[in-house]
Amino acid sequence: MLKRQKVKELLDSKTAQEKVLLKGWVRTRRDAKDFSFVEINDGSCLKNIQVIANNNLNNYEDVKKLTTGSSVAVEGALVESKGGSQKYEVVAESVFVYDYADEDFPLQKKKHTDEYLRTIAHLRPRTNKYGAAFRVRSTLSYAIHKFFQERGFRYVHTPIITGSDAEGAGEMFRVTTLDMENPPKVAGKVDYKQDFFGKEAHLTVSGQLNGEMYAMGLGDIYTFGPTFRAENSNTTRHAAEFWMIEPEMAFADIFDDMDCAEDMVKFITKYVMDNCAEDIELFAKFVDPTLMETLNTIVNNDFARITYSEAIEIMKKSDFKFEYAPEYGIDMQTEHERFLAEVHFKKPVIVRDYPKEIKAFYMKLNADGKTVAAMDVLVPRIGELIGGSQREEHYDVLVQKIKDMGMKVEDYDWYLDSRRYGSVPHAGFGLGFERMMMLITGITNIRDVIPFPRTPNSISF
RNA sequence: UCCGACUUAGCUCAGCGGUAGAGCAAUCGGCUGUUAACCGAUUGGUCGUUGGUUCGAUCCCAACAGUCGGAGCCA
Repeated sequence: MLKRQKVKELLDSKTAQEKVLLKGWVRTRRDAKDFSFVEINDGSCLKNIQVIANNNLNNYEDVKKLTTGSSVAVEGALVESKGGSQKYEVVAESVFVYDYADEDFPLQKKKHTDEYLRTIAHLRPRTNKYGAAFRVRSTLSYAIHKFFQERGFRYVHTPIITGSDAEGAGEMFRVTTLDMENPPKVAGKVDYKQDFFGKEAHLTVSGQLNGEMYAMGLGDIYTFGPTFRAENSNTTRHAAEFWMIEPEMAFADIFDDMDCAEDMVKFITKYVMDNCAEDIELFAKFVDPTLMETLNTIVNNDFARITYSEAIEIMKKSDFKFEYAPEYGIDMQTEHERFLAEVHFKKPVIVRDYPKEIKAFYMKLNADGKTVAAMDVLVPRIGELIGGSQREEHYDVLVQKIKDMGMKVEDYDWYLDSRRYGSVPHAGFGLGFERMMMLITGITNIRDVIPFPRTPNSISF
């Protein structure tokens, strides 16, 4: 029996072939006098393959009814094309129609807006742009695993349901099996002792605290999984469900952390450029004309490295008109981050040593007593791509920081154990996977780099 | 959550105080090794919802809803 070949294999074929079998979806059909051109795409690559269906086919009438979106199997000869736009085409000996797409198939042979395609997110992978985006998403995921695995990092699956209200990284989604209409109550309050886990449970906002524990056993680890934030944020850069990569390295300081982050961003960018060249080309052509320049800048240059106070000084000295004046002690605004990466350095920048007041409790207090060993990687257009830090490894300092920030020490009992039993310096960071996707494709809305995005008031599909 | 813009045919949009138009799509026909093919015809809309102003509202006003953009939160 004839083995099916993907469109990519056929177009990459070294020679013409007498007999091939291909399967896919019709992108467009053009009728000529005695035959039809049918363009088939199967998702294996951006390009379609052109099929010549002559009117001597016994079901030629069926071929002439093929609409955009219909599914077919074609047997025939792979021959060099007489037309100019493609190397090969397939002259059909038989065309089997799996299914006709109804005439109200919403994808037309024209450009659709991203807003419209979002309303048909279940069908948009059949378009050129979204096909390319999600091929890139797959390759980018692989590149991340490849980067860490090749460097001896272990992949840790941290829990998605969590009982700790730990990190304070944002509002959390509650997980419960209680009857919401009529929950059990004690003294007027919901009695979570009767809930599934016997206490309150939520979807994770970060795997970091769990990841740190595994770094204390396995050495270097990384997590790569879904993360959830119940924040009511309506921006092009936030989703309620997104994927995060969180490496954690034992015996590492903030400089090791920055090196790792920079190496990783460069590696995965290069990997996608090399392995999704055709798809990236589409984005450079139709989505962001400056994309190639941006990607080359990332791959070919050292990232700028400055401290938070230096960043504030740079911004104060510039005559750039900020909506919010940069001031030491306040967290950087989106416009500040973008100024540094886009306007001042024109390449990725790593800012470190932030005032302790504006950063999380687990970050290591620097010798000055005022700043913490935190670092953010800022990139053009996106702003913050990565946030990381060296962790506070001293038990007493960490306990004091927990108290200072008004949190309960007993909630962090298990976490504090790591500082009691063989504590070591360690560091890690979090990379928002979708933000990396946006950086690498030039797509400006996070909703367009997630197959089925979840944002406030939006959970169709 | 705050600020702003938008909401007219399946899609992208134009329009105007006197109840609507184009391109594309779809359907039918024609022509052609075409390639977002081309040419012709046809079909297709209670102009987001509710209220108000007016002789009369798709158009002006208000509220609400939805979408988009910016901000905050962050990844």
